[in-house]
Amino acid sequence: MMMKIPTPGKPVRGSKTGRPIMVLFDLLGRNWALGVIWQLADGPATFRRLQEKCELVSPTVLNRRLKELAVSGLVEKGAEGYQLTATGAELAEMLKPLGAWSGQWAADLAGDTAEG
Amino acid sequence: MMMKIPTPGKPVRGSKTGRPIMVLFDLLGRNWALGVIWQLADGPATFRRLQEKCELVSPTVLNRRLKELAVSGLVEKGAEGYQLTATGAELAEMLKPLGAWSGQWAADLAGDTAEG
DNA sequence: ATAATTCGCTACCGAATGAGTAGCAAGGGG
DNA sequence: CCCCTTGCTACTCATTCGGTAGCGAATTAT
Repeated sequence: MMMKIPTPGKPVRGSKTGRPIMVLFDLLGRNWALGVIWQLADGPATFRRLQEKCELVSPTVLNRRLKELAVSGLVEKGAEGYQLTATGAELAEMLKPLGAWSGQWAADLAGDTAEG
Repeated sequence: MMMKIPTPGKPVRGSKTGRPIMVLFDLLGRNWALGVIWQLADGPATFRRLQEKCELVSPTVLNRRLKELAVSGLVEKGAEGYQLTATGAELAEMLKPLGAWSGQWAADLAGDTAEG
């Protein structure tokens, strides 16, 4: 089972330098990585519950993302299932503004295409 | 040439509901999408210049990302090459904190694994 | 004017990643 | 014991990625 997981300081998919920001972007730039963090910001969730919250993402992908996020220290397993670590919660906090922003973005985009 | 580009309001790769935040995450959850936005935050860049800034990402991928970001209204072509739109700049602004944070994250992670 | 270089971009192909279904081992309840 | 839920892996097939090669247009050099 080949599992390349982005780690700061060494080359990763798409980043030969290992610059932290690029490693982070590589980690987050995978399907459902951001979504999982977003959903876990609501609180801990079991595997299957998380699957439901992520629009029934396949267990394969969910499990891969969870493993990656775990070794990256953003997610951990607790009594109530998967949850964000303190570090992961910090990250989630920084993503919060995207929620409102995306709504506006979607509205603008819909308006533009409707008018164009 | 099949090019599925995330659009708010309709199902996309990984999101059946089309919720704006999920569409955004789908768009950003692609290789180098975040990286391109990050680099363009420094200012406009030509195609090849941008390629260099993104650690020599292949033109195929760069072009794909640019097209997606363009129809999503985050990037546009100007006199000086590619640049962020006003909307794109807003997004980039929200990503800024990740720069400093990722440095700390990388340091913590290195410390943990070194001790472990 | 011609040659050489640079630039933006596309075609192509092997390799990795994705989604999706099926299903198994472990634990709890009746 | 049987049945259900839970966490997760195996397998298959479609999509996407990464990289090289290279084309037409513009720019620079001679």
